[in-house]
Amino acid sequence: MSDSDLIKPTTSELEILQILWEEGDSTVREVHEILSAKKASGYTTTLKLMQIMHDKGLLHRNDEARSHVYTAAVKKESMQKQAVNKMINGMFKGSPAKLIMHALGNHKATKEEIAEIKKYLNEMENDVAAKTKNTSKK
Amino acid sequence: MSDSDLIKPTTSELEILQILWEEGDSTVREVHEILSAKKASGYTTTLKLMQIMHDKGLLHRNDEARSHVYTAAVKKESMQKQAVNKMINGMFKGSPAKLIMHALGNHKATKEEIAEIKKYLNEMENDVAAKTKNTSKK
DNA sequence: ATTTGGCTACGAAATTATTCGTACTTAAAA
DNA sequence: TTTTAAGTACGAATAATTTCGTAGCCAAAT
Repeated sequence: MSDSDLIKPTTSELEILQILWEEGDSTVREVHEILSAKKASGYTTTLKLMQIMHDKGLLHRNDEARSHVYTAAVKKESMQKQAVNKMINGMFKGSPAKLIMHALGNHKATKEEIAEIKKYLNEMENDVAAKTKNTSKK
Repeated sequence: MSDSDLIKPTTSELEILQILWEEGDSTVREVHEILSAKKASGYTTTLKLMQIMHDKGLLHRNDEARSHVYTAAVKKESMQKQAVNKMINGMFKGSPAKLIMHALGNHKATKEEIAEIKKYLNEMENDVAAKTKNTSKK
């Protein structure tokens, strides 16, 4: 559980994962289309990257059809978790609150989002309170 | 204001910046001591890295004394901002709320922190409400 | 005065990540 | 049937990052 043994996608790999998470299973062509809208790059570059990712176990693929269909083999949530943890442990030295302030400061949340967060905070507060008063697991 | 023109420290560079932010101005030796507690590496590696960072303008240095004293030339806050933005735009596709949920889910905040966040949320709510009702800038 | 140890500078090797050209295959269009 | 277009595979060039050895300098210890 150290951290170093988790799969670490490179920057380019992450871009591809994001597309797959967003679009669902896709061919290289489809991924490349989206990718090249943002930045110029050759088709075989994307192809090679996805092949490497497949070798690494970052992607699954179905090669029954002529153009193979790729799928993200890692869950978006676990990558998000990894990324958030890294930031909290690194830049924000263990303080989730600081990170949250920054997140809120930069991108204003909508009223609905604020409400949602508050609700979550209340639940947590109860949790913490309960843990403080007694140690029963349930 | 694009993003691509901001200074982007590499992973190793960020580790060094973090040490300098935490410890304040330091010599290469001091930084290396802390760094090598976590991972093995040669002294000249750290030295070279810090020299490169100085060239790039990431660090300032005072070379009056025999062992030079380095200072982070970029503000921790602006790097944090950059990092948080990148995550919100990348992994969390524009939703600060999602990021916050993850942050809270992974690292439990203390009662005090929760209170602090709530306070902040209330302020924001007022802001948003105000903006909705009228458009006055001040 | 000499040696020793800690320091900087810097070239260059090693490693990692990214990019692309070329060969080959095959389905579909002509 | 021949040509063309779209695919894959994969070696290898390039770029970016990280690592380290070696040379030289100087202050302090011997």
